[in-house]
This record gives sequence, structure tokens and C-alpha cells, in this order.
Amino acid sequence: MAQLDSLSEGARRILSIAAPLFAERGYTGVSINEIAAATDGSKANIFHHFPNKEALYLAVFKSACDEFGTELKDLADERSDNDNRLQIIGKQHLLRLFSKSDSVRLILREVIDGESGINRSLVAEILHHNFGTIVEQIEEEQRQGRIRDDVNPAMTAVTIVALNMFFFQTMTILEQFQEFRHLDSPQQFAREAFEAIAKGLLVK
Amino acid sequence: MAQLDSLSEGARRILSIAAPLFAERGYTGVSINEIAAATDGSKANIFHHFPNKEALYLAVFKSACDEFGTELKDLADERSDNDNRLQIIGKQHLLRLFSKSDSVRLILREVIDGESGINRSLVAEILHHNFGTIVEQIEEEQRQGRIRDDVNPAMTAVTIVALNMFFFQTMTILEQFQEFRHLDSPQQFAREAFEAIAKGLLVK
DNA sequence: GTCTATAAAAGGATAGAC
DNA sequence: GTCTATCCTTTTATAGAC
Repeated sequence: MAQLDSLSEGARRILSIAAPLFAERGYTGVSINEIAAATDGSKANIFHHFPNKEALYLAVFKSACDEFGTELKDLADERSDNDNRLQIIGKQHLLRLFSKSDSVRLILREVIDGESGINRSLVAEILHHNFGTIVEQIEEEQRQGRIRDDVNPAMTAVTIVALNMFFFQTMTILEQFQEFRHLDSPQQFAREAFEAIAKGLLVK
Repeated sequence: MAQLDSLSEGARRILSIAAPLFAERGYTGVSINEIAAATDGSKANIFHHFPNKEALYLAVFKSACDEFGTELKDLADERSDNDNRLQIIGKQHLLRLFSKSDSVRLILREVIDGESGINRSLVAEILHHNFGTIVEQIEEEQRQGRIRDDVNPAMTAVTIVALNMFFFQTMTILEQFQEFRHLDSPQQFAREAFEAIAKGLLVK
């Protein structure tokens, strides 16, 4: 939020319209012209609010980081009793990805093709925090005796994050595979996958 | 290979130089100018070999699909007896990703931001074939009694692919996390992750 | 804060010589 | 097959009025 508040109304409007465009097609894939058209405004007005295209992109990116960094309290307690603990943790994370998909896409872009610059360490920080939250949840479950003691929390967290990012990125393609025809939502997808890995991780 | 043979020497040279550029920065991120400079040649020569930029990109992309589609026989039997079967399957897949990283990146780009066009079904086909190979390997292990009967081969394959794609994409960032400081290669990384999931999937 | 007009550069693509 | 020169369009960015 820090930097978002310091922006004017008009600037924030531009930001929110540019975000999904950059998220979908990346920095070079979107022109100021196009953003101006999307805002029903002029190019010059965008350059009034931001010194140049890169600054606009950076503002969009930082605001995506802010958004992704804030917690989702509302989703936290939507747990069904049929699910095991790992499934709950995994499902929450997946819902988070989909509910903030533009921000996630923007951050993912930097992960994948970011030059090793300032953005990259910002990304590392965000991811590490996000990752740490999941590790903590797993450790808590271990203390409660609901996940086996001998599993490595960090590696388990990696598995959860990896599966969810994979679903997030390939959903539209996986849907076409016969093997998965019976699954009609990412949630159901994730449920089956976590069920598979959980078999070995839970206390029996 | 099919389409690669039909190209002239000069065209193939351009292709091979353009590939890593497109892989790293995407279609809109690379200009014909830049490709020409990288080939030490002229823009006009590129347009002599390819009707337009899109055709060049498509040729690069198809050739990436060809390369990724061909099997890696040489890596197939580098198995250490300390590893369990899932680790071997996973490690092979990961080595494949890294040894063909430009092609993988190009294909991943289409997965992530491809418009739903011809490329997309090509990508789906490639991924499905790749995926099918892993499923078959797991089923074979189940027949041999080395992996439990009650695990879903498709879901297990998804987990392997997801973990490996995640490593491939985030390697340079994960390296910065303290939790993983002791891991100095993707292989070691993958080994630990698969060890974690394998605990529940192998016959005991 | 927002606009129109315009500059300056880069990008995709073509013509025509060698 | 490869080049130089050129064209047209798009893009980033600025100047200056309202």
C-alpha cells in the first residue's frame, strides 16, 4: 500500500487499467497508446502522471506486489471437514493465486524473464514471504500432530507452491487432456493432486 | 525435424540465432533489427528468408517443439542405485528441461500467454505427449510392484512435471532462500523434493 | 489534470543493386 | 543470398493551450 497512497486519483485510475494489460501481454506487448485508449484518455495524460513507460510499469508492478503481499483473511476459514490439513493449506494458496490473478501474472513474468535487477530482489522477497507463511502453517500442523514429523516442511511447501503455480499456468491446457476431463474446477484438480501427495505425509 | 530440413542454410542460421532471443524476451521483446545485428547481417536478409516477423517466430517455435519432442536416449540410463524410481523418472525429466532450456522457455511462453490459436493446440499436443511418457513410466513401475497400486499415475505425473517446471522457472530465485542454501544444483533440489513426496507413494 | 499537435526514434517491411 | 537505401507505421515522449 505504501506507494499506492502517494499517487493521485488519476494516476491510480491509469494504474488499475494498465495492470491487466501488462499482466496479459508484458511490458513490450502493451503500448502507451493502447493504455490511453483503454482509459478513454490521451497519451499525454499518461505522461503527465508518469515520467515514462518504465515508471508506469514499475508502479503497476509494485502495486501488484503490494496486493499479493496482503493477506486474505476472508478465504482463510472456508474449510470442509472432508479435507486433510495439507489440502486446506494448498487450496487456500490456490484460491489466493486465482483471486489475485493479474498480480500473480505480473510477478510471474518477472520471475521468468526478469533481468537481475531491483525487481528481481523484490520478487524474491515477496516469494520468500509467501513461502514462509506456508512453511509455518505446515510446521504448526506438525506440532499439532496432524502431519508426520519426519517430512521436511520447506520441501513440502515447495511442492504445494509448485503444484498450484502449475495449475495456475496450465489450467487452460490441462483441461484438454482426457485424463482430467472429469475435473471441472482448479479446486477439484488441486484436491486430487494433494490427496495423492498427502497419502505419504499425513499421520496415519 | 520435418520442417527444419526444408530450410536453407542461411535460414537455419538465422533461426538458431533468433531462438535464444525469443526464448528470453518473447515475440514483442525482440526486434528484427536486433536479430539482424546478432547474425552480423542485415534486416533485409532476414526478410529474404522469412516473409515476416511472425513467420520467423513461428519457425523458431516449431523448431523448438521438434527439439523438445525428440527423446533423450543418452540421459536415460544415468541412474544411481541410491535413488528410488520416482526420483529417477523425475530427474530425467528435469535434466531434459535444462538441457533444452531455450525450447522449453519458448514453449512455456505459449503456455502462459499464448492466444488460443494454432500454437496453443500444438503446445497442448507436445505437453500431452510429454506427460503421457511420464504416466507410462509410472504405470510400468506399478506393474513391477515398485510404486503403490493405489496412487493415481496421472496425478503423480502432474506432481513431477509441476515440481520440475517450478524448479526450472524459479531456480535463480530459490537459490537465494536460506532454507535451500545447502542445495547447490537443481538435481539435488529435485532429489530432496521427490524424496519428500515419494515417502507416501512407494511400496514399503 | 486533461487535451491537441508534433517531434524524434524505432519497428516492420520493400525495392533494387550486386 | 546478401547488401544499402528507403518507406510507412507505430511508439515513446514533449510542448504548450485550456
